[in-house]
Order: sequence, then C-alpha cells, then structure tokens
Amino acid sequence: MKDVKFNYNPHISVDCVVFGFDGEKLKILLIERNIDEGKEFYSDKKLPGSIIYEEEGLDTAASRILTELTGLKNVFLTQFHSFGDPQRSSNPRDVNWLEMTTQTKIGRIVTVAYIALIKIDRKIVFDSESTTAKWYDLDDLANMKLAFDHNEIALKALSFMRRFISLVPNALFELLPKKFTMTELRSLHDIVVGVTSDVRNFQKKVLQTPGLIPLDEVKKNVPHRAPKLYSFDKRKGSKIFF
Amino acid sequence: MKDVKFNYNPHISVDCVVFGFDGEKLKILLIERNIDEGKEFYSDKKLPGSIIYEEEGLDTAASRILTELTGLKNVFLTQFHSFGDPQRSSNPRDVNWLEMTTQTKIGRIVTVAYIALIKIDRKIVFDSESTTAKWYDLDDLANMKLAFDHNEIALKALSFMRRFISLVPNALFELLPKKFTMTELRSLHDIVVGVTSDVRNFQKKVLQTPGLIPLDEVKKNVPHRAPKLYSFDKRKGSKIFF
DNA sequence: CCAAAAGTGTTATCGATACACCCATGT
DNA sequence: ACATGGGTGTATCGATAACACTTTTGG
Repeated sequence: MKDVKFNYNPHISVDCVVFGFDGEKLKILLIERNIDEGKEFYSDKKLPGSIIYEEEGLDTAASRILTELTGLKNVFLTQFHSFGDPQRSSNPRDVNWLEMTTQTKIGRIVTVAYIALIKIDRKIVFDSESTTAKWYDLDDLANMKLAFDHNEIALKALSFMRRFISLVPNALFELLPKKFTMTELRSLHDIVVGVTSDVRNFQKKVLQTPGLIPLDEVKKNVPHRAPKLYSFDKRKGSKIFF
Repeated sequence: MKDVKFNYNPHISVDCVVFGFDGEKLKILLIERNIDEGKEFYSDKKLPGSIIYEEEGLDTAASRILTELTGLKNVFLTQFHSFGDPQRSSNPRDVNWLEMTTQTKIGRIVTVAYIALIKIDRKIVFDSESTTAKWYDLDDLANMKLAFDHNEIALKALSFMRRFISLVPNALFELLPKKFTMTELRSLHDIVVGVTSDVRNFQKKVLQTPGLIPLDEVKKNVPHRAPKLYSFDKRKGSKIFF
C-alpha cells in the first residue's frame, strides 16, 4: 500500500435522467436552478439529483429523488454509469450552489447516474419544496448549458437508452400511456431506435409480443378514422432485465 | 431541501473484475487477503481494488489498480456498475482490514466496478507490494466466499460480460493471445455466450470479420494436424464501443 | 496404422424486408 | 365529397442452421 492519504472528504450523489414521450418527441425532465449572485439572478437547468443520505442505498436514493420531484412511485429506473472526473464539480457557480443547498462543505463528487422512463400523462407534481421541473425537447439539449457535467451525463444516458431499448424493446411501454395506439408505439420506437419502420411489418412483429393486448376500444376525438387502442401487461412480457 | 446532514464521510473505491482465458476455461483474477486475527491468520480472497485518490478519475483509478497489480498497460477496461448498499462494508473483518491497510477511519463505501479483459499469456507481475494475485476458475466462484460483496460484484460482472460480448464480439480478441487458432476462438466464444456453435458455420461467419487476418503459420507441437494461426487487427475491426 | 483434431460446401428453413390499396371518420 | 390517417397480405431475399466426410500430423 502506497503512502497515500485517504482522509479527504468526497461526496456521492445520484442523478436521474428522466425521459418522457409526448406523442411526437422525446422529452427530458430538468430542474430550474436559480442562483442569487448579488447583483443579479442567474438561472440555468440541471438534472434532478441529490447527495445520498448517510444510510441510503443507490437505488433507494434514485427513487426517492423521483418521488420527491414528481410524486411518482414504481417508476422504471436503472443505473447506467458513474461519473467521477475530479474536475466535474469545479465550476465555482456549481460549488457555491451545492454548499448553499446542502449547508455542507463539498469537495469532490462522484455521481451515480440513473435513467428513468415515465409515462408523461401521469399527473405529476412538479413543485416539490421550491424546485420546479419542466419537460424539454431532447433535441434542444445541445443548445442548453446544464450545470456540472450534466450535458455529458444526459448524452450518455440517451445513448444508453437507445441501446437498452434495442435490447429490451418492452421498456418502450414504460414511456407510453396505459392505452396507446399502434402508431404511437411505432413512432416512439422509430424515434428511439432511429429508424423508420414499415407500418405493416412493424405491426406484424409487435402483435407477436407476449403481453400486448388489443383492446375493444378506439381512440376518441380524432379527426379521422379512430385508431384501435392497445395495452401492455408487464407480467406477461419477457423481461431480460439486469 | 430537507433538513438532512451531508457531512458524514463516505469513501469511493474502484474494483476490477479481471477476466482471462486459459484455452479451456474462463478465469478470474483474485487477490489473497491475509488478516492477522491475533490467535490465528484468516485468509480469503477479494477483487483487486482501491480507494480512489483525491485527484484521480474513475477510469484512471481502474487502470492504476491493474497496472500496480499486473504490470500491464493498455488493457481493455470498462465500467459496468456501482455498488452502494449501506451494509455492504459492514462485516467487521472487512472494516478492520480496510482501516488497517488505508490507515484511515472508513465509514460507508461506494464502489465503482470495472471489467478487464486480459490476455492470460502476457507475463504478469503478480507480486505488487505484498499482495499476491492468482487466477481462479470462474466455475469455482460459487464455492468461494469473497470479501465484502465481491461475490455479487463478480457475478454481475460475468453477466455483463456475456451481454457485452454478444453485442461486441470483437472484444473476445482481448482475451486471446496475439496468435490464436480458430478452435480457440470458437471455444472461447461458446463458453462466454453459452452456446455450442457449429464448426463450419462459425468459421464462415468469423472469416468475414474485418480485421481478422489468417497467418501463414501453424501452431507447433500439437499431437495431431497443426491448426492454422490467425491474428486480429483492432484498428480494422468495427468498434461499437460505448 | 491409428488416434485426434483440422478443414471444408451445399441445402433447407426461418425471419426480415419490400410494397399499395381500400377503409373509417370528422369536417 | 374530401382529406386524413388507419388498417391489412403476399412475395422475395438474405441470413442462419443443419449436416458428414476427408486430411494432416504425431505417436
């Protein structure tokens, strides 16, 4: 063992990259951060996250964060990567903000990042204890400068999510409302995987999915032929989870 | 922000699950840990790992650990999961050992785990500063009680590795010597993926791999027909890495 | 000459792809 | 009646899977 001191004081945080789908585009949930800089307010965005509590597991921390933020429980949540560049929390604005909100002297932070997939139609409480969250187009990410290295985290989350969906397509249903149309499913799939599927072939394949249930019901209030609704029974779907 | 104290003192470690292949079986590299318990010595095994240094990135820490342990550089190394159960480092034997070797009071530890794939024939320095490492059959893992939650980590590493190889089969070449036979490649592949491939079909597919070079050379000192040798040029292989 | 593993092609089956027209509904 | 998206089947192609005998070498 080298003569190295290990008594510095790092912190561990969990951040969640929360994805949604509004029927047309992929969305990401971001928190607005307002910083009082004396002469003016500075405002930007960040991923939902928190330093983990002393006796808290990582998965537990991630679902706590989501529940505090959105009021939702039983959300699809999976860890995907940890970020520990020593410089990642060195921006003075970030450091000040952290020490203000935590009331603690903060040195280095290692962040364990999670992906969450949520049904955007579930009514969400967006004002937990003075933070506000909003959905943003994923496409706009490139033009936003998020706090810390959250741009990098979100990008990596996106590429992980795409890979994950190709591996476990059933996870797509986490992003759709309980009842959805074939077209919704297909356009979501195509956006995520980055292809344009043939309508008939897509349908053919999807109808073989165990757990997919065609309902005796059509979507209402559409200005054309009403599309059939489907739902998905998780317990019957094959789960190749981790 | 809740009224929660964040000034407890966690530590972050990086552990490496190092895989090798001896021509027949998958191997894992473990470190022998000897604990002086007063009346007797207790000895068990653990994954190679270390608390990260104060100014060290995660990937950097992982390759430092590997270099210190084996003398190897440029090893295939990829992060796969972080472990942060609050109870995971609560075994008194583990705590004592940690505090002895680090000379630091250790509370909770979050571990970022990596997978390494190495060519078992590269000559390896196994005695770095009083630790000894050895290759063990992966099959024997179930019968060994490793330190901390290292059994769990190793198991998860294995399942990650299998999935990873199915996705990026080229990574198999990281486990083979520079020159290898088709049979070696196939049996390695079959062990990892858990199938038994047809000899001819396997050959057909593999020969299409960009970067695979048949050599004008055969393996020597075999008690039967000498098999052809192949090598693999990484730069020409398609890399769907992360 | 015997044992042991290496090397080598063809056929059948299954899954993936390409493709175009009529239908139901709201305005 | 028309505009808009919904719904449906067949034929081709390519990839994967099945399958067995001859060759080389060392002992």
